Amino acid sequence: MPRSRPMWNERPTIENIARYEGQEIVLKGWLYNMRSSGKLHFLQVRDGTGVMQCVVFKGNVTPEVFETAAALKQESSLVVRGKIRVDARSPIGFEMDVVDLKATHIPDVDYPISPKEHGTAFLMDHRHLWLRSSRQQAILRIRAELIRQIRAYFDANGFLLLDAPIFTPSACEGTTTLFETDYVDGSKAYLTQSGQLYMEAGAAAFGRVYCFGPTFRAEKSKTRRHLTEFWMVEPEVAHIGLDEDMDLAEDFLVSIVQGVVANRRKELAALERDIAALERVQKPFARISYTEAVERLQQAGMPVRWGEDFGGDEETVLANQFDRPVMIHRYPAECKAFYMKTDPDDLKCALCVDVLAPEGYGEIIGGGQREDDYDTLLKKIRTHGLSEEAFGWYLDLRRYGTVPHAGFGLGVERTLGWICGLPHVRETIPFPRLMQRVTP
RNA sequence: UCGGGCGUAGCUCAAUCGGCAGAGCGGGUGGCUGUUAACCACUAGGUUACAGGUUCAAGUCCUGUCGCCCGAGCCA
Repeated sequence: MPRSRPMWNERPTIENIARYEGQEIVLKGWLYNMRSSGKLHFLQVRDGTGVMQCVVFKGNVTPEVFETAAALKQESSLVVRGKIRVDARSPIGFEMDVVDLKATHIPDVDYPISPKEHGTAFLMDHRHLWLRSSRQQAILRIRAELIRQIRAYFDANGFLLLDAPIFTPSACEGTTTLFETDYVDGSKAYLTQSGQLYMEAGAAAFGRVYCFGPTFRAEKSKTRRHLTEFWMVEPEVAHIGLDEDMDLAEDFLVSIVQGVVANRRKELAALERDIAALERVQKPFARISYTEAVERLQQAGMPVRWGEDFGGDEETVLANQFDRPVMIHRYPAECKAFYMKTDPDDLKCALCVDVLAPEGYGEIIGGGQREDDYDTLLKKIRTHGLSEEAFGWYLDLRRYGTVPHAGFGLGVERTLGWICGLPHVRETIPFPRLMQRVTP
């Protein structure tokens, strides 16, 4: 039986408008902008996949349709019918000559976001509408592609997706601030800061696992690199040490960056990103020890001493010495979390690694080899003043068939901010949650 | 929590030494058959964040409050 209407996924879109050259089609969308010139209306129509100019010429339509076009306001929803034609003046190469037009809804009030300049605070107050603008669409399409590449990498390399809980009983790492929430029967739960400990259980069960989900940090950090809610992917692998962990991080980063460059070149170009800088992200990455990093910083005139953690300035100076991400390994154990394994060759250091993105975007990966010895881990838990009881299940992982294992966490928004070349992470997530903002 | 900065029309910003509250964009009306941030003419639009104070006179100076931005610490 012939269908009277196309399937939902057979409708024409601006994204693939080239298929419809010479045909008369119907497009459903919104008015992005309009210019008029006497007997002509130039409608910039967006349908979610792109923006196309639809030309309403007074001689081609009824007087009613021409009046309807004149009455349209920014972000009116509409249905246009017309013939698709090649036009060299068009940014997308095609235009529609409109023969019929219906306004589905014309707003009573003006759309707040005009095509001119606005400040970030105003745009963030209207984030639900800002998402309609082409620049935000480019960023969020690249975000979706980055996430697709991340999943594709792990799925193709024998990792099992293992979701970590959002509610957790206590701090994964004692110090950082947690969001507390009421749980049942008057008890408290905390929003997760990391799925890592659960991934360690997963690695002992499945060998290679990863989790991918939101992470919550109640730190009072109001900088361009911080969100209170962000997304993190955390792989964990049994039977590997720090060197293989770095191999994994390097291979993974090259894969996802080149995958994004290959599939979202148009969007990166729209953001005026220097794509050549991303294409340089190839193996091998420099691997320098914390000790070597301190020497490099001192040679650069930075007043750092061995034993201190690096701040943002130090990270930027180090990262700027390389044209691709750089791995800094074996930090002083005191700077790092309790579960990091001590370096047997230098007991002051931990078998950990941070990956710094180029161009001053800072740390995008933190990871390392985990402590796998029961007695050593118990001692570290006590030294850090953590609850032995709360970490009982975690200690169990060392009691039953413990093996060397390692992993890392990658922050999606910082990585995306770097890939897109954005000055602030807040545009890398649809609805950012910041210290000073939980709306819209 | 600490340091620095900001708050004027719907938006982005001016307003000199304390001396008439301004522009562009957006909106409205009219004009134009090829506009790309269209253009031209006209037009409406103000509790200068809030509360006090100094002064003949405060957007401007002082005190306090609120909000926001940038950074530090902390972190991805």
